[in-house]
Amino acid sequence: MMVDMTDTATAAAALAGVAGLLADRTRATVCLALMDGRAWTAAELAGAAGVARSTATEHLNLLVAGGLLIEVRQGRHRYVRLSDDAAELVERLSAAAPPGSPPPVRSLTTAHRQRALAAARTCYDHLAGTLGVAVTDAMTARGLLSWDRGLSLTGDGEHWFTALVGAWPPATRRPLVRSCLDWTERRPHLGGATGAALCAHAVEAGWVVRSRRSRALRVTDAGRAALREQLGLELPPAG
Amino acid sequence: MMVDMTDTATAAAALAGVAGLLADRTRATVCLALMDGRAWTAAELAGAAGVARSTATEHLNLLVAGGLLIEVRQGRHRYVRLSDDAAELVERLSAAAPPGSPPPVRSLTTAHRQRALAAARTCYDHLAGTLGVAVTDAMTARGLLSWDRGLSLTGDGEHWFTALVGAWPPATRRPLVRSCLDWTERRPHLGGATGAALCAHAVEAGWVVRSRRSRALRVTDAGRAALREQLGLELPPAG
DNA sequence: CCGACGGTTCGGCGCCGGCCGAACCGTCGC
DNA sequence: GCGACGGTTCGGCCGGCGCCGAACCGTCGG
Repeated sequence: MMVDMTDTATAAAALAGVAGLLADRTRATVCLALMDGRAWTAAELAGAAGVARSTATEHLNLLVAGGLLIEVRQGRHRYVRLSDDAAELVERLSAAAPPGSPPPVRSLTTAHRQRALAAARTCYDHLAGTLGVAVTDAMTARGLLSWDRGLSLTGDGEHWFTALVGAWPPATRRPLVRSCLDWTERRPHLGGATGAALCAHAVEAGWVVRSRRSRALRVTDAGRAALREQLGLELPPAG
Repeated sequence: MMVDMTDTATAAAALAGVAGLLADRTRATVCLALMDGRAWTAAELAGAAGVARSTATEHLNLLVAGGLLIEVRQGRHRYVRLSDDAAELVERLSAAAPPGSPPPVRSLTTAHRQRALAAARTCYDHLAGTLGVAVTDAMTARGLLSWDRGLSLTGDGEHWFTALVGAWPPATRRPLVRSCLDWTERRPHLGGATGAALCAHAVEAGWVVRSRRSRALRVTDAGRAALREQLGLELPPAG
């Protein structure tokens, strides 16, 4: 009986603990934002929730420790995404909210597959999302990128790049090419100075247009044509 | 965009609100106790959670208002049971608790069907649970109880009762028979002075034995035989 | 009528948790 | 080397929430 008491006590504590992670407006806002399936930085989430960066840090620590969020540090950024378990929990709890009508809680069939904004976006200053990965794959397939001993441009790649962009990226301490993990695709895409220059060229040449309110990009018809010509890359029509 | 902000804000508040209901140790203990599928009184839950009755009242108010608990007032008692939605939520949240090994969280396939202790028990001072309902049904089938104009004993019922128990219940203001809703069976069983006397007889005659730590009853072999003889009631063997 | 008892209300207390700003650290890109 | 920037740590403030006990209400049963 003493054993039973202890067990139910710890079970209650565990239950209250998990529920407590979502029992705060700020943390709930963070999890709801992450329901889009993407990985966000701490500062982005702080902005979305309307709190100071330091406050966001504390909340993220709790959510990560509780297993609801999965984090990956990349450079000076802390990326965080919703775990699959957490996504389901958030969905069920939202559905159980009695207020009923007011918020037509966005129910995403297993949220982590939601790709609305994930199709094409910028990652800092280079192409990311399905577009970024597709471009990187196409460059690899054409022998423009080499993955031996880390990512690098091949000779063909250097020729292709200068022919396309015109100028070589200025010599700085920033590496020319860098492999950057994409957190919706879970695969690497092209970063570094070359990636940044390529992205800038895509914008200037009208291949893509930036969204005013997010990192999302929209591929134009001209962009689709250019990518087909340059890289043999076939993108599906606008969606 | 302002609309969108507002929506996600209310959605976050709703999510945090539901989670907050389970984010307290006492409320979590209450819900875990209710996972046995039975309806408990406020005082029982206060005892189970180790808090004052007044505190339990406040928690029950919150849980009922949030739709997690369903309450029914009966006389001076406040019965409360877990809603089906809440049972599922509790189960999922418990499963998501990271501690992992310590508590082997009792996962009951859709908890509200759990009948472990529900088979036979007392309700205040009369028989309840499947046993109470079965006895009531058998008495009705034999013409001992009438449901016209409220529940009452028939002439045959009065004869049967005096022959069995020997003495008629003392004349008090307490009604002789009363229909009492059973919250595991969701059907009425026999209460009132007659029900109490019948229960007392069942205990004295050794038909059932009381549990020391709960309201549970165990039907003896002798009790099974007596019920078969008296009411033609066939109970399944001991479980 | 009465006493017993389950439940509720209310005032008050103490603690914990969310928030911020300031200082600090590490990485980035020049 | 430097400045810019994302993130973290720390101290401190504040509000809210969970708790209790005492008083009270309604029902029950004699």
